[in-house]
Amino acid sequence: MIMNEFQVFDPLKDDVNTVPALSGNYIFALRKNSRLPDIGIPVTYTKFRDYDVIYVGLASNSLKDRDIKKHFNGNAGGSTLRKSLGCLFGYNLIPRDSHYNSNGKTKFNVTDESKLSDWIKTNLIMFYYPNKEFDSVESLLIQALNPPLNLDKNHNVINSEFRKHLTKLRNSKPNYYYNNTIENSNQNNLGKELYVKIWKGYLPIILSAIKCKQKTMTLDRSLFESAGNRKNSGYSFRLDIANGIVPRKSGSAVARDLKKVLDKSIDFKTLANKKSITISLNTNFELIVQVI
DNA sequence: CGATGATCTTGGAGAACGCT
DNA sequence: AGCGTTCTCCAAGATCATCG
Repeated sequence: MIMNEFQVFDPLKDDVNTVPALSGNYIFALRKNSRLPDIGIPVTYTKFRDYDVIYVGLASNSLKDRDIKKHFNGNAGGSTLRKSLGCLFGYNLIPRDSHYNSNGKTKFNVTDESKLSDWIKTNLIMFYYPNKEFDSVESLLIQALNPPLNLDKNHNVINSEFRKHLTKLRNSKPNYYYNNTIENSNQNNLGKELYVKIWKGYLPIILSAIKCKQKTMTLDRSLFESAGNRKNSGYSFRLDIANGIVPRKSGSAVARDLKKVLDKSIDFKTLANKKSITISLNTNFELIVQVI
């Protein structure tokens, strides 16, 4: 069983260099007699080797370098764990750097970050497991351990109220000088163009549909569903293309990946020149191509 | 060259929108 | 009103840049 593979790392005793610079997963838990700051909402913990788990994560490159060190020392702008803990402590978020308006990243002041580092060292203990299947292992860990500080991918009913409140705390805007528009702060991460391959396969048909001016075709939904997981948000989109310029749809990975394929196709550029083309995919996986 | 810091990217959830 | 579509926001790093 996977759970047996984890090694312990005690920040008070162990050298960071004992953690390998390999990909893998890690678990943060409270030491005995330690507890998370009380925000008035009870938290239910799941134990891992008799310790209450608070957070699990993955390191796709190096457990030691990028991720662990960031959690124990960096700042909240690079560590989800630090940011969540600081918010629970009631520290004020401030812009992480001069690009706050575009990246939306936040951290705490030097004093608070330092207090946080001390608290983490004395109250938390970590377990790590170097492996290559970190994505699926992470899902397993979240399911099995229901860590209260894991917000993404955590749909457990237990602690949902706590997580909702934590999300709110994390999203409180810095009240400093940055009250001028905080729009377009699209910062985020992960992923590998899940749908590009599929669209490459469909490109010839799409091109011929454009030549026909109007065509509807049903795509293989299983291709999309096995590539990504959009059970709730769906796969549908609509792209209005003018003069070969394909708009970027920030909310739809499916549409974004089609844009990538179209943008790379010289044949498409030639065909789309001086035309208005609409490509849409509905929930029945019918791809509708229209040329005006 | 490794550590640290700054910037960029992706997929997903759910709210808002808008058509019939 | 209902439901499909689009928009907005967010989690969680990945990657690029810089510094000692």
